[in-house]
Amino acid sequence: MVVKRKLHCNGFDFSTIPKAPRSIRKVSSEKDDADVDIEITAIDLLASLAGKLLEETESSSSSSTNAFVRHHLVGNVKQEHVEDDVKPCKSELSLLQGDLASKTPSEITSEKYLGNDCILEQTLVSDCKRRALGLKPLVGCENKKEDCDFHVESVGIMSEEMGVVSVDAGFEQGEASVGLSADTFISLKDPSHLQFPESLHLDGGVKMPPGTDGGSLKGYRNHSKLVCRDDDDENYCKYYRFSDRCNRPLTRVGHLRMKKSVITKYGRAIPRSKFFEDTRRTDGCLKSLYRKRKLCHGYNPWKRETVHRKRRLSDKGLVVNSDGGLSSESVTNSPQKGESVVKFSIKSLRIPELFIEVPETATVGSLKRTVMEAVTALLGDGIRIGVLVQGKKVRDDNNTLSQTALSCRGGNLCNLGFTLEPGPTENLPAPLCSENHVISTTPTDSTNLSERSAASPALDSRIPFHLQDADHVINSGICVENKQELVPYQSDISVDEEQQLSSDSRALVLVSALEPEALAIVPLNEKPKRSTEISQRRTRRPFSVTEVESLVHAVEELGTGRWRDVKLRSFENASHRTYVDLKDKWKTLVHTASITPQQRRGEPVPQELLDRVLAAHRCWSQQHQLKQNEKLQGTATMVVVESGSSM
DNA sequence: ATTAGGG
DNA sequence: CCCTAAT
Repeated sequence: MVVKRKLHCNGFDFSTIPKAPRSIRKVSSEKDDADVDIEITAIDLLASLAGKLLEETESSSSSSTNAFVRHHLVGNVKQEHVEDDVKPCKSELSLLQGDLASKTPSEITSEKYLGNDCILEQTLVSDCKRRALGLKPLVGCENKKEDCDFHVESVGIMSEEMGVVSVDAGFEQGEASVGLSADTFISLKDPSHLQFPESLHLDGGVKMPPGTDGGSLKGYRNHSKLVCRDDDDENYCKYYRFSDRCNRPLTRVGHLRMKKSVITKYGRAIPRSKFFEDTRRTDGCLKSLYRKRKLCHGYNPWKRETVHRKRRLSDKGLVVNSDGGLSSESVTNSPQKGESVVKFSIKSLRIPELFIEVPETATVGSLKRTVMEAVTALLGDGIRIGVLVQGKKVRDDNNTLSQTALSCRGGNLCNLGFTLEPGPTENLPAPLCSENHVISTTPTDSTNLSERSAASPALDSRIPFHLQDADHVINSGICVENKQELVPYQSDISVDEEQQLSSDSRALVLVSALEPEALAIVPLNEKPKRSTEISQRRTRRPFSVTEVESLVHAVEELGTGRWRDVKLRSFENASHRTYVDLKDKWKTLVHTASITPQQRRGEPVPQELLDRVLAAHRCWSQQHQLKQNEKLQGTATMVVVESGSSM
């Protein structure tokens, strides 16, 4: 289908703004052409808007090379949508509301950038609001001229020399919802270097301006997501399989998104053919899949889960905004059950409880790493889902949605939100020791159990982050300081079963997506297994010197080979340390102790401890040797006795 | 569930 | 850290 657009905005001819390349997209089927149009149009609108904003920015802040612009717009797009191949589709965009505010360069310091949310402050135009404005859907309005909803959620420009214009926009047509986000790179010192179209984000991938190194922009990139509720499988494939087919390297996205952390942490590229070869053989068994992880080179299963999860959502439905609100409402009746079904997808999940402490002297890089660690730790320890209705946490998992005022007619769907929360275990670092005889080298150590427990947080103060109780943060509204959102990669996890909603945190059990059958709706009551946990390699948590000390001490007493006892004695409250971990750590300790200090890596372990490791190792090896000999002796004598008695 | 050892 | 085999 050929679509022609013409956009006007306050006299600004948007058609003069170069358009983003669309070759990335593949129009696969006629059936989805309507959706394609939606996407293209929305992207164009974005591009146009960004251009317009840039223009305004240039004039309004010409004196300053830095500008922070918060632009809040609501647009009303008139669009003529024609199904015919030749007929044009015209769009008119009028800005209803604009608010330009610039800040001085000094206001845009890295501290502010990091500490506050001065990059982007989203003003979400809720769907309810938009509907209140009388905006009508477009899908299905063949040969008709109808109003189409377009809204810009936020626009921000910031940085020193390189500017980034971020535009978040939603575009709604009936039950279809297109969320768009684009980052535009400009040189504020030389506005002529506008490179908007090349940096437009498509399909969730990242396209950098020509000749731009991704790394150099890292710090400035903040927002890049594109959610197109185009229910074409092909498009989803493109969306998520960028790593092998579309060649859109994720690692170039330098912002804090779970997808990045997960992928850069353990994810490596896997040959597509290899992957499918593996998955074919796995026979639907999750465990098998993850067993093959090595072969898969750390292929991140989240991606696949997301893909297939999305695939299940063949109906256009509700979209949960990044603030947890629903941006599009669509309630349909289940054809099978004749029951009311709530359908929606989750665009992103908020992690409100990430609390990060870093010293003032910390570098930006270390801060990034810290946040990265915090996020990966959150994932590694397991997450649960919190359900919010009108900002309030819904605690009773047994209530039905209607009971929770979440019925389709209740209209409360606009206020449905989800949060990612730390798993039920170890929200805070646990005390290392639970018994009084452990750890004796630290000066502050007390031999008293209760004091030890009380002192343990201090022990762990080196751990730079705490995953605080989400409820606390949410209810007390403390997230003021760090409003910047962490958008998890699986931002498109969708839950479209009422049952799923009403169940507990397992509501987000992800489909393994190994087989086509996996696309079928999975009743949640099945297995409480959290595939996210299975799939995810545990976060690496290097042992601290304190922990090593504790371990050495325990092994000195208990010996090697009694890891369960070591665990119970010294690491009972450190739920992230299994006895296998302790055993492994001892193994590496022995190895570390036997190599030269130059060969060692990571946080240096005091030589004194290593000496003790070696000593204990020798000692207990000897013991084992003796025992073995005893055993052999015993069996030998038994054999002798037996043979003697049988004589 | 634990332990031991290879990867 | 993960995985497996053997207890």
